[in-house]
Amino acid sequence: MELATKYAPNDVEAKWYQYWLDHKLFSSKPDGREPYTIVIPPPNVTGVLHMGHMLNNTIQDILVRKARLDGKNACWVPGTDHASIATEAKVVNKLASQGIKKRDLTREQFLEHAWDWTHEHGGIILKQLRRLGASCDWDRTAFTMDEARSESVLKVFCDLYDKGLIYRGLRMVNWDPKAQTVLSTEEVIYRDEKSHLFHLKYYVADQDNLVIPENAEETGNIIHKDEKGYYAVVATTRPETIMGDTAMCINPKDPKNQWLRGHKVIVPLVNRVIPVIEDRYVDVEFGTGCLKVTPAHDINDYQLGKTHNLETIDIFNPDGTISDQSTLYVGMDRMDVRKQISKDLQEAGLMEKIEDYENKVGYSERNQDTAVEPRLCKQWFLSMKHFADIALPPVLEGKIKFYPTKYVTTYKNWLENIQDWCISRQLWWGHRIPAYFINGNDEEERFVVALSKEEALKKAQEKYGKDITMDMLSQDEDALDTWFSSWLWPVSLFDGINNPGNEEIKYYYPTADLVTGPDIIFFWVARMIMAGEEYLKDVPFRNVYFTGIVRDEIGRKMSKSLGNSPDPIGLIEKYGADGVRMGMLLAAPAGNDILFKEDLCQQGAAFCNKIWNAFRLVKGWEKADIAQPEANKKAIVWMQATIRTAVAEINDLYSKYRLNEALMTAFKLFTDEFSGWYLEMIKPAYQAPIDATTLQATLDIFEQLMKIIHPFMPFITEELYQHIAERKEGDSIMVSTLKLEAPSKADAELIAQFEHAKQVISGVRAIRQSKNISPREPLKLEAPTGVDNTTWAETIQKLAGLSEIAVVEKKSEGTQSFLIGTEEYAVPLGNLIDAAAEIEKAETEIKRLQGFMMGIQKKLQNERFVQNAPAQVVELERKKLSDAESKIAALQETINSLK
RNA sequence: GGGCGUUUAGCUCAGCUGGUUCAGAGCAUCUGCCUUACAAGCAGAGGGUCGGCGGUUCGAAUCCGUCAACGCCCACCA
Repeated sequence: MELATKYAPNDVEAKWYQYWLDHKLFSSKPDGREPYTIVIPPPNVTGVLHMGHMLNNTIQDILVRKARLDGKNACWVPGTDHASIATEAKVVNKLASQGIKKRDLTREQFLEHAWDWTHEHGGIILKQLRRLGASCDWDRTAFTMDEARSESVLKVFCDLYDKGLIYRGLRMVNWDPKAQTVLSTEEVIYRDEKSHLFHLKYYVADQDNLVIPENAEETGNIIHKDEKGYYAVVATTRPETIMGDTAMCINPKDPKNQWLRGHKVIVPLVNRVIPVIEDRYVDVEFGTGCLKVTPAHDINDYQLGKTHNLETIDIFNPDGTISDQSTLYVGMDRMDVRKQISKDLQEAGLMEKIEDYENKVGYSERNQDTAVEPRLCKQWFLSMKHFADIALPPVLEGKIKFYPTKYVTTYKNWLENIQDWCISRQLWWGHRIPAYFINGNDEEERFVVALSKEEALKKAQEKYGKDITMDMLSQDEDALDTWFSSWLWPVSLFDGINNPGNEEIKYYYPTADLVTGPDIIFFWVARMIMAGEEYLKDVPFRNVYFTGIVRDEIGRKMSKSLGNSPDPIGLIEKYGADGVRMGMLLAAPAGNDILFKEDLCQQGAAFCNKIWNAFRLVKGWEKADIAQPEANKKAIVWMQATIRTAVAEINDLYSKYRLNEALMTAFKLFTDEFSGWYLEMIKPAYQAPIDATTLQATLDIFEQLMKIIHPFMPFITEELYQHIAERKEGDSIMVSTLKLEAPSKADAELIAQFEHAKQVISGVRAIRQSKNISPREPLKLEAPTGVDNTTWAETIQKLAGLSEIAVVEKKSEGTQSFLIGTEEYAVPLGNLIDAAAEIEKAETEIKRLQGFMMGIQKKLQNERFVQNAPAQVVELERKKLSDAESKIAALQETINSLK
């Protein structure tokens, strides 16, 4: 078959992916082999592939394909996540664009729209992964809201409720006013923001009772007074919350504010009279030491409110507008109120001053333009203490290994300071909470938790009496946090909840490796460990490889708004999936962020072309029934030793997840050792045939190389694997294995020996280069005595273009020489030698060596060095010294002969 | 405010428990080659006081201290 001069990836990739699918080569079933399992971090079902996915899935695919070559039963389970809050937001937006409001729809109607949206956009990302070459077992594709997964989620909820780990409670939670749902603490991200610190005047209500002692100022009191009377100054970043103020708080030890003790103040504009309370919580140093207390809208104020029995006034509606609990600004948005109230306060003379200020504002992880509002409401929580206790040991004891290890500290810190997990969301898209209220969600809060309404009725009757009827039951409207389903992923994918102890869960669990980003270490990784330990009493995975973040070449995060994120599919079309995979990986040192440059894909594509052309060369040789030259025999033995050595190194790098280095090692093995040296060694003269033995050995070597490269570049390696020999239908590099012996001592010796030969060849080439001598012009080489100059002589002659290698006692006149260690090799060049230049070069080198020797001599003269350093080290220094001496002697001789 | 990490060639990174010329790799750069597999190539070359300072040691890129810059995570200071 004729091979094109240039490798064209697109056709090849489509062809082989289909072939793999047709022959079910990604499919895995439990058998006698060692399992190797990866579960995909499920991407958002309606998402599209971005560079982060590319990196993450390339790495997973490499690991999976490598496991197959190692003879393991590899199973990579794909799937998607329903991403409740993100998907619901998309659906709401889409409906809004059609003029439909969510609250005008029933739950069922809304879910119908959501499913339509899911079916329309769902799975695009999985199709895109195929372009990348991802070898997932597609028959296993799961969805966090499919039947088996949903059932698992609900069962787990009921189970944990029965165990007393899930409870319902009134708490200060994080509220996303846009999505109108609560968020867990992990879903809030804090950003530094330039804002203002407003200093507001709170006039003392009981001015008449205010008696200021004469020495008040001397004892440190700071008293504010104007024509309207005495007032306190409160610094706040959120003046719009004053409508919810129910106290002002000072530190009892604060000398500045002693004069306010026991009095009452008036909330500006609002004109509500509130008490001055005292609590050591207040920081004396901050602002004026006076804190306004808004129990409904600040977690700390809430605590103060509880301690001091304060009234709670919730001034916000769920959508962030002002509620009718407030007397002012009702119906206005909180952000607009902030601007307006600032103005109004100033006009009313109630603003002491406004300072610039920088503080942290919490935003919703999913709606990053929406500031989160602390809000008091009743939600479902998962008590985390127990889970922290079971999830910490496996990681600390190394049953689960993190790469890089630094994340162990992060993990530990989080678990040791864990807060209960708010698992309910005021959303419809998700798993509906299996709790049933009796007579609606009334004051009494009577409810039962059950898998079905029928079961709920039974439980309710047991708990609250026989007179409870089906009609009285109503299921909780809320859905569960998305992560409450993803945390079961490694278990639920093998149906370990619904069908405990089944064959698959026993075989595939625990999974081998998890590849994910460090940004979801708490959301997902930690919680999977909890669920795994809780339900299978075993870790969900053995290793977690945390990838970096994909950034652009100047280190910025890739984002839509910056427009610096390349389209992955576009890249694949341009460079081929193999090229892009290599490009990604080259930039991905283990555990670091990757700075992605499109050039890197070019490098990957170039490597494909290199492989392609090397194969064209081999395939173009004509086989002949002739004796195998000795030199070829040696070359083969050397190449095999080199491969064994490289593979050992590559395997070691795999075990450390240093995949970029493994790829680089494979790349150098192919480009330098195989193409640059081996092929040149055995390459027959122009149009001459090659002996059959060498050809076959070369094809075998080529096949091994394809297997080594296959995990990184699956497509081209499959293409060439199929060309190397006649293959049966269904055969594939994917079902082949690669098992090599460990490199031996003899291999190392052989390699070292040939390294020496390489140096001789390079030495001659360098002379050619400097003298501008064509590679085709034969040269003679004079080699020193006392070294092995015969083993590789034939190869050296061929690759250096030598007519002969003469072993000489003393080099002849008019040569240019080079040193390998202390051995001097010389090429007679006659009148081509520029004596003056050569002498100068030699003299410079002598000077350098003399300096080098001085340093060593100084060391050796230092008694403490000679006494304290190990004998070996001292010996080495002596050898360095004598080597330098003989080098100088050789150079001196060169100079003399040139003169 | 607490914790973690990083700093080595123009760029991205290796350099394990201090001692093999240890200062490396890939890319980029420069020079020369259209050598019959590949110019997406080949051959050759240049390039770093290992962030600063101090210490331990016979010996430090490597260990300790300190400072600086950058990055990340956590934390309820209005």
